[in-house]
Amino acid sequence: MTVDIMWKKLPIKPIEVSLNKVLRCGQTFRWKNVNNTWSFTTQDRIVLLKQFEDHIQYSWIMLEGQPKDVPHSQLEKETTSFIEDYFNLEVNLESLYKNWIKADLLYKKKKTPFQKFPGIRILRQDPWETLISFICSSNNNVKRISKMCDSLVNEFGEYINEYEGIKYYSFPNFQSLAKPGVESKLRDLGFGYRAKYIYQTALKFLDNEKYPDITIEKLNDLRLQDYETAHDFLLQLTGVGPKVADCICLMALDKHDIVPIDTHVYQIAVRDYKFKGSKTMNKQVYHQIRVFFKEIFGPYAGWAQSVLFTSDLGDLNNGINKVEVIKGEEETIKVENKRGILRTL
DNA sequence: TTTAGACCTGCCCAG
DNA sequence: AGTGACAGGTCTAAC
Repeated sequence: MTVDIMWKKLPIKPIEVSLNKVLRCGQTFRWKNVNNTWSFTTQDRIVLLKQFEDHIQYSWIMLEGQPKDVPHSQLEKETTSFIEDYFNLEVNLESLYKNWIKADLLYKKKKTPFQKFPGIRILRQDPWETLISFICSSNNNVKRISKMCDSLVNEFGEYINEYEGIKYYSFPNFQSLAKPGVESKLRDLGFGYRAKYIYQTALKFLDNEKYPDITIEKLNDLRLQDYETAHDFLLQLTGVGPKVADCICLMALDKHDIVPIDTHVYQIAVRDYKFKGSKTMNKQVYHQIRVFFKEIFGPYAGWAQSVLFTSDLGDLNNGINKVEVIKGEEETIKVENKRGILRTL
């Protein structure tokens, strides 16, 4: 079945959003790059994005079997609303960068990462998806996390539709991840010990008797609560420690000033900002570094941190999300790996 | 209250 | 080609 795709324009420059960076720097693990078009699923559609020098083009493919009587203009409006919300577009990134560069040059003589890597912003992702994705992230690398998230939607999500011969599924809700047998299925899919964490966390959301406080409504409501409340709530969940909780606070719950401290950021603090602290990471050092970065970069310190992190990451082409569909006599799917070698699936 | 080990998997990269 | 360390940590069990 061929679907006509109509492209619309949004006047967004790369300096405000760099799709290649933002969608591959370890905030989200679910966007696929198919023939230079970025694709993602919400609960009811595939969203498509394409970046150009002075704008971004977008389109969408609705859930298969949707009633056709919804006006095109409404679907378009819904899609733009999603994009504006998801990319936090009301935040002017360019002006934030200007302040960060000023602050950063106090520590550096050369160019700062903010001059070298424009367009990196924090996304406003769905709290449940962010929670599960970052449970997967513990002691793990971006490539495998992406693969795991892909398995998760393909195995437990709802079918949405097809694009370029690839089937797309929605991110699974807590009910589908709390079903019996999910843990061992996740083990089979290569989740390792995180299989248990995901299943247990989903169970806590399901079991209202035992955990009346743990509901999706409360999780989503954390966007309106203060940081401590959100952080404490998240720590109740299995597989969520301080680092993962902070990632969720920053990337889903509007806590823009929160800097998640991992081994990477710790290195950056010591190496580039002459942070002096103990060699081992403990709760105190964790807090110290967070405050340290917040004092340098201000209320959007978490956003600044993601630029530093990305610049330190080096190679963003982690391979898993780059797909090239070549149409011939038979459709073949080729995946470009990190070294740029194509292998046929 | 604070601090080592164990924990799954896979892929990058020295010996 | 074949091992080993390591990857945006968390949990658990003892000091």
